[in-house]
This record gives sequence, C-alpha cells and structure tokens, in this order.
Amino acid sequence: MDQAVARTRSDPHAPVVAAKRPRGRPRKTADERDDGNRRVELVNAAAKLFRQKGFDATSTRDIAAAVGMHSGSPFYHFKSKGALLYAVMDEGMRSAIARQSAALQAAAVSAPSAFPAAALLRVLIRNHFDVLLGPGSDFIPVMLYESRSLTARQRALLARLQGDYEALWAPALNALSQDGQIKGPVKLARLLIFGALNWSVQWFDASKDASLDDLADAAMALFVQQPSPVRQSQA
Amino acid sequence: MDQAVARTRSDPHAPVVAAKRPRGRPRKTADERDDGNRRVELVNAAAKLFRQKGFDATSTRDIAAAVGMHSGSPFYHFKSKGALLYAVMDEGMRSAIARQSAALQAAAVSAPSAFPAAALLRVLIRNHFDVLLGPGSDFIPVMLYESRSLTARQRALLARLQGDYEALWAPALNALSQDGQIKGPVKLARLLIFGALNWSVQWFDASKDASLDDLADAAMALFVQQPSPVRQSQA
DNA sequence: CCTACCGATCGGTAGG
DNA sequence: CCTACCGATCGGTAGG
Repeated sequence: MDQAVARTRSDPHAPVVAAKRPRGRPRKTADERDDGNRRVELVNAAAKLFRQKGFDATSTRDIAAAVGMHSGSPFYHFKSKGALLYAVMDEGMRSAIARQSAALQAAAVSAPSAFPAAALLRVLIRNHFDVLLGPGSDFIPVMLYESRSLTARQRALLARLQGDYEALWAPALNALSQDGQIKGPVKLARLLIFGALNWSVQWFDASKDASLDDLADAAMALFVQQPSPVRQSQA
Repeated sequence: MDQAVARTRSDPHAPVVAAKRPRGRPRKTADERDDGNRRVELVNAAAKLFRQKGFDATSTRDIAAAVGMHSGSPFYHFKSKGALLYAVMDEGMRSAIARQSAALQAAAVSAPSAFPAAALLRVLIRNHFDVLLGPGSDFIPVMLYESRSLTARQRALLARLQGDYEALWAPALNALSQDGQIKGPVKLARLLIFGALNWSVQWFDASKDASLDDLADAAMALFVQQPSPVRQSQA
C-alpha cells in the first residue's frame, strides 16, 4: 500500500548496502515519512479495542493486527502500551474541547441574545452525548473508564485538559444555578450531571428508540427547572 | 459460574457435593475447617482488589496472598477467577437489595403517611450512596465497573438481580414522575439518575468536605422539584 | 490447602 | 517496520 511508496523514498542516512529492497529497512531516520498516518491508525485501533475489551485485556498484538502490523511493530511508534493509552485519551480530550469550543463560539457569534444559559447547556449536553456515543466515539469512553491504568504524571496532564473541558461548562452552570434553575450546590450538581451523562456509555444502545437528541432533552428536563415567570420578573 | 450460586443455597445441581474434601487434608484438627469463612475471606479480598486494580490487573496470586494462602489454593474454593468475580457481584447485589428492602419496609411500617414518594426516594438514594461509598463498599463498584469480564450467562443472572434492585425504585420514581416532580420520560430519568449516583464512585473522597448526606441532599435537589403548592391544591 | 509445575500469553527488545 | 526472541507472569492443575 502506501507503505510501498514510502519505501521507495531515498534516505540520506541509509546504509550503502545496495542489494535490493530487503526486509531490513534503514533504521528510524529523519522523520519525514508518512509516519503520522500509521501512528494515527494505531491510536484509532487502540481506542476501539481499549473501549471494547478494556486496556488490560487488549494486547499490543491485538492492536498491531488491527492495523496489519506484526507484533513488535507498534513499539516503533510508541514506546509502551501505556503511551498508546495516553495518546488515545489526550487525542480524545483535545478533540472534545475543540468541538465544544467551536459550538459555543458559533452560538455566541450567531445570536448571543438567543442563547441564554439553558440553551448553552443544551448545546454542551448534546455535544457531550455526541462525543460519548456518536460515530467514532471511542476516545472519551476510554478516557473515562480506563484512567486507572495511567501513571500519576499522565493522570496529572490529563487532569488539566479535563479542567479545561469543565471550564467550558462553568458559565452556563453558574448562571443557571444563580437563577435557581439548577438546585443545590453547583459543584455537586456539576459532578452529578457529568455522572448522569457519562454513565450513558454503559447503557445507550444506538439501535434502540432513543436518539441523542432525546437524551439531551431528557437530561435538560431532569436537571434544569423552567424559570418561573413570576420570579423572573421579580428579579 | 453458577457454582457460586449453588454454594450459597442448597442446590440439587451443586457439583461440589460429590467431591467431598478429598486429598491430603492435613494438620489442623478436623474442627478447624471453617470452609465458609475462608470462602468469604476470599470473596472479600477479591472485592477489595478488583475494585482497587480492576479484574484483569488482579492476579489470583494477589488474592491468595491477601488472605494468607498460596497461589494455587483459591482454586480449591472457586473453580476459576471468573467465578470469584461473579461471587463478588452476586454477593454485592443480594446485600444491596436486602438493605434497600429493609429500609423501605421500615419506612412503610413505621409511618406510612409520613413517607411520600420524595421521602422514599431520599431513603433509596441515601442507601445507594452508602452501598457505593460507605465502609466495606467494594462489591457494587466492582459490579458496576467490571461486568465486561463476565460471561453471557453470568451477566444474565446478574441482570435479574439488577432488575429486582431497580424494581425497588419504581414506585417512588413513577409517583414523582406522575406528580410532575421528576420531569421527562421516567425510563430515561431513571437511567440518568442512576448514572449520576453511580459515577460518584469515580470522584467521591470520604476525606473531603461532603458527606453522604450532603450527596443525597444534592441529588434530591437536582432531580426532584418541589411540589408547587398552587398546583397541589388544584389537583 | 500446599507443593510443584505447565502451557500460554504478554510487553518489550535487538538487529536489520 | 519485520524477524526472532526473551524473561516475567498468569490462570490453572495434579497429587498429596
């Protein structure tokens, strides 16, 4: 495949062995090959398998096979199985943050006044379900359910991204809390709400009746109380 | 497998009966064989370790060491590591059901009229947090987060217990839904609420400020709307 | 329940 | 990225 194309590329550091193109390729060289693609393929395959079977139950051989490599080859791209796990989670978090940021920005730009806090929260929740349950959504579930296998440093790095993600929710949640539309301590409310959403990974069945929009509606109805018109004018 | 069940009840199919304590039963005087105790110790140790490190990352040697046995000995009591996992979950579910049933019964008997649906739900939620986060609460978290490692049959057996557990919640949830105190489709509301509660396993820190009562209060505030006095009299 | 042990698998590496 | 391989570990078993 494109592997063959890559092989034809001349490498300045290549040994002068001449001969033909045997199995022994030149060692890792200047990084200008299609390295990135194979790497991405590995991360995608790992995400899928980690989600399906769990980190511990997935062997590096499984991952290699999923992308058509042999057993030792993933270690050419990642120095350890744990590095692969981290890559999955890091990719998942960055993607989720980018997605939510874009959605919020679009809402704020298009019609700021038409987006009160409840509408913003609905956007966040709807996108969150998409990130969790939509097509190609293996990264965040892995992140949520396999973090036990991370090192302390990896966990700390990801905690920062998680903080960034949560920060996107703060304005909407705080506003709704102050309006009395979300009851109880905001901090606990946030944790409970995230739990309710994240748990959907365990039970949601795309082939069933409920759509992601239905889920978002149900969540909004459950967590956010309609503003009482009386009190609203009073404030 | 169902061997675990068979042991706890008297089951005509119990395969273990025929193979009575066979081989070199040594040292201790014949009275010392508190078979049941060692079994229970194993299940407890397994629950703790499965929760801490996960099922796959826990070796049967870890479990044996935790109760002072040697590596092969757990297999005298359980025919496989998977049977041990099932025993943990089965024990956890039966205990949780018994606990909730007793609490509900006590409430209904002591002062039925003082326990409207909201008060019942509060009891259920409070006990649920206790089962999840209280002292000795390793069984249900294992059940919630390690069910991927079960066989299909084990999963089916546990699903029945889970159904029994959920059934305890139905009266309260349905009543509140009909009263308009819980919004949205009941079925989705139930799943979201369970998720919110179950997720607490991931973040709750007993050494922190919030108590289990605080959690229960926060959950009630978030999910259950106060009945509007106006509408109440109208109905 | 211990002793002794086995086959399978796994993460990872050397070297081309 | 493949070939060939290794040390460690694991679930499980035979037999007393």
